[in-house]
Amino acid sequence: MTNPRPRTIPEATVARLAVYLRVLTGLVDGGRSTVSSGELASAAGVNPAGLRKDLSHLGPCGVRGVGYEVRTLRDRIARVLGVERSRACVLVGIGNLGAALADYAGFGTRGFEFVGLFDAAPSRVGQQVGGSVVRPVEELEDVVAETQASIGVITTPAEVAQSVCDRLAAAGVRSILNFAPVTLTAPPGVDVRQVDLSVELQVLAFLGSQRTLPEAVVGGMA
Amino acid sequence: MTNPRPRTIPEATVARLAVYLRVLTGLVDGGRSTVSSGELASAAGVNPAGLRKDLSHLGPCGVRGVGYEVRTLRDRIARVLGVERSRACVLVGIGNLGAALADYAGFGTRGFEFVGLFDAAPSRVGQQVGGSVVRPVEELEDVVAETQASIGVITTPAEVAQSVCDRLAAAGVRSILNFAPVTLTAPPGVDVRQVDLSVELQVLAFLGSQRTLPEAVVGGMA
DNA sequence: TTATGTGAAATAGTTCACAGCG
DNA sequence: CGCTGTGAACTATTTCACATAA
Repeated sequence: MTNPRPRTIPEATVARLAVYLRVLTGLVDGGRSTVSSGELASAAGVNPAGLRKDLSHLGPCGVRGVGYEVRTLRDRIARVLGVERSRACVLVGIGNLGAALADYAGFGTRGFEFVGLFDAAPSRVGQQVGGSVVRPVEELEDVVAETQASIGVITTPAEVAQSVCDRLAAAGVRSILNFAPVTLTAPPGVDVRQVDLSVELQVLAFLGSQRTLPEAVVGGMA
Repeated sequence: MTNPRPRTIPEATVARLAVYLRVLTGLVDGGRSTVSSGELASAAGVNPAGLRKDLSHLGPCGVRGVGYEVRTLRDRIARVLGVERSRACVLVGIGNLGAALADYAGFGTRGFEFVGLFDAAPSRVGQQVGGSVVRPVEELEDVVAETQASIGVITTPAEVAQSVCDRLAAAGVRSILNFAPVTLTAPPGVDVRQVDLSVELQVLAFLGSQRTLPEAVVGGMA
C-alpha cells in the first residue's frame, strides 16, 4: 500500500508495453471497447500470463471476469512510456535508411517528431525528405539547442557515427538510437541503443541452420 | 569426437557472436593479428567475462596469456553462424525502407544476397534498386522456388504483411524478418523475427523520462 | 605473469497455478 | 462461472572468482 508503483519496470517489459500500445491503438481505431489478456497477448505474440504480469507494473487496470478497457489501457501505457506528449528528435545521415526513417509515418503517429534532418553531403542538403528540408550537419548544435531535442537518431556511415554521437551528446541530446554498425560510447547520462540490421539476419540464419543441418538431432516436425 | 560442441548456443549469445564477427572483420582489415577478450569486449560493448563465456560455446579458441588469433576466431564464428556461404534472401515491399535494405552494403558483405526484390505497385516494378530490378510480387513463388531462397524480408505496409508471410512460408521460405508493425503468425518450422523501429525509440524515450522525471509517479491515485 | 576457460553465485526474466474479485 | 492479478517455481542469462595453461 505504501509502495503502490515500484519505480523499476523491467526493460523487457517496457519493450513489450510499446507493442501492446501499438495493438491497442489498432483496437481503438477499430472501435473495440474491451479486450481480454488472452486476445491481446495473441495479437502481440506473447503469453497471456506474461502480459498480465507486464501490466501489473502499471497497477491494477483490468476488470476481473471481463478484461481491459481498451482506451483506458492505451492511455495508461502511453503515459507510462512517456509518449503522451510528442518528443523532438533529430536524424543525422540522410542516406537510404535515414530517408526511410524520416518518411516513416509510424514515428509521427507514436509521439516522435523529427525536428531536424542533417547530412554532410552538399548534394543532399536542401532536399525535401518526409516533409522536412535536409540541413547541413554544421547546424546540428544550433537546432538541438533551439528545439531542445532529446533524442538523436544516427544513420550515417560507420566511420563518422562516433563523432556524430559525440556532437549530439555535447549538444545536450540524452538518448541516441544508432543504426550504424559500430558500437558507440557516450558520456554517462546519455543512453545509446544499437540496432544492427544484419545482426537480426544473422540470428535468423543461425536458427535456420540449426533446424536444417543438425545431423545429431531428430528430424522433428513439419 | 567431432561432436563435442553442445548443439545449444543460447540465443543471446548468437546475437553477440554476430557483433563480435563484425568487430573481428574490422580488425582483420586493419591488419591486427591477435586481440584480448578485454579489448574485443570493449569494442563490442560487452563485459569481458561474458565475451569469454560466449566464445566458450565454440570450444577453446584462444591462447592463455595471449588472447585470440583474430583471423582464426573470425572464421570460427562465421562457420558457427552459418555465414561462410552466402544465403539467398528475397525482399518484399520496396518502399523507402525496403530500398534502403536492398541497397545496404552491410548485408552483401556479411553473407546475405538478395536474389529477388518484389513490390505490388506497378510504378515500382522495373526500377533498379541496389543492383537488382524490382519484380512484380506475383513472381514471388517462382523466384523462391528457382533460387531456393531460405530467408524472406518483409518491408510492406502492415495491412499486407501477414499475407506476404503466408505466401513466403507456403513457397518454402523458412526464416522471415518482418519490419512491418504487426505481429505475424507463421506455420511451425518457420521462424519469424520482428523488428519494430518505433519500439526502439519508445524504449529510449522511456529510459530518458525515467532519468528526467525520476519522481513523477505513474498512476494518479494510490 | 598474463589472459583464457569455467564452475558456481547472483540476477533477470518467464511460466505456472490458483486465489480472489466482479 | 470467467478473467485478472500474483506469489512461487522454473528457466535463462549475466557476473564473479579463480584454477589453469602458455
